Amino acid sequence: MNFNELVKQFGTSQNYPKKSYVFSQGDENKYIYLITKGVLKACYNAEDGKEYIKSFLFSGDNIASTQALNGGFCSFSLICLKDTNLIKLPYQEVQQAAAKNLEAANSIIEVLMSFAIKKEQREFELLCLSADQRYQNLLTKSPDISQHITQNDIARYLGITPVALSRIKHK
Amino acid sequence: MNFNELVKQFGTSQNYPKKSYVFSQGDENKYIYLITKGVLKACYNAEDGKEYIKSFLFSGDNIASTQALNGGFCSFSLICLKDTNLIKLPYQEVQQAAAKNLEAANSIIEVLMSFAIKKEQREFELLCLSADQRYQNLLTKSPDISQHITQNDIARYLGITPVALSRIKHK
DNA sequence: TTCATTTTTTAACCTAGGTTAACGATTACT
DNA sequence: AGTAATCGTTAACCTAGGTTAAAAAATGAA
Repeated sequence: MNFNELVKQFGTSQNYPKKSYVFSQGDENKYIYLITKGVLKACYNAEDGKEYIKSFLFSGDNIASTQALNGGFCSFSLICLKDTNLIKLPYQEVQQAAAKNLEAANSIIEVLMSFAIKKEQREFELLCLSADQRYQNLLTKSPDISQHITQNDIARYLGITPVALSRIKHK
Repeated sequence: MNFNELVKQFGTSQNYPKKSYVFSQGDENKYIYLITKGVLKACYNAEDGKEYIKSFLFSGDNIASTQALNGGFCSFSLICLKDTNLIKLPYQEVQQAAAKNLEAANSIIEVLMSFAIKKEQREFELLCLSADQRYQNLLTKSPDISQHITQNDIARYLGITPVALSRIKHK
């Protein structure tokens, strides 16, 4: 029982139109989502009314609010930027599978480990790099990002305003 | 075989004097470290010669470079701020235990999950909060931090210069 | 205690990026 | 095609935080 088999057995496919919310900041939501089609953004809506983008999700990626999985509330919202198809996997089933089945547990370790590596890299970039360097990095890693994502959203992912990103590009 | 038992069976205790390095950025290092005594900082040495602090570690915390565990190099250095005692746990043993033993695998899932939650919070703070807000947050979460950590290091953890932190405090 | 080192504060000046607003350029909708 | 909405750019102005340097305070070692 590896992760793919878990998904097949317990996952349910669901379509979301562009602009729809998969979940909202503050919700309870104990699901892991696997993107099979479309583009999404995971974003924080700060108290000052501003939006900050945690990450973009593409086909093949997976996402969940770790805080919500562990009894808390979603710390961010998940919004479709294009028409999207997701597989929704109840975390409870995953936990039960991990508790009973060695292969399942190890495939979850793998998923968590690759998540940890991604988050470490993001932390590094936010802590150590300038906005300009973060932008160059993003372009290197995802050269075609601007075909899917607006510049406004890219700016909010980099932690700057759209105006500032426009200036960086001009330079 | 839970995590504590793993530590007892495969871990080796080791003392490090103040200012010593447990590992350096760029090293290979496939160990998980558990802090039993002391205080450490995990920090990046950027190309521009500046130091940025990823996290502080206290008794009871654990740390490893996830990138180094997975065949890469340490993306940061681990330095003792006080005389420190660590338990050094070979990741290979942990992996083998997880591959064979259900309880071990699940206790590792737990460790990774709490790590993921911490990293998500840090990402949120770096992306969405101002330096001032990050400082207030830190004081709330660790009111006695300045008894263990210099203001210079706190500033480098917040992502600002010591001068800027002094100004924020004065305000 | 004394001397040396490190830490913290303060000041003056500079720069990256935020804010607001206006104006085209796109895109989406009917 | 025509209208509305969103997106990207530019400009003018402002602010948080960086830089450098010097002095004061705290810490550590002999």
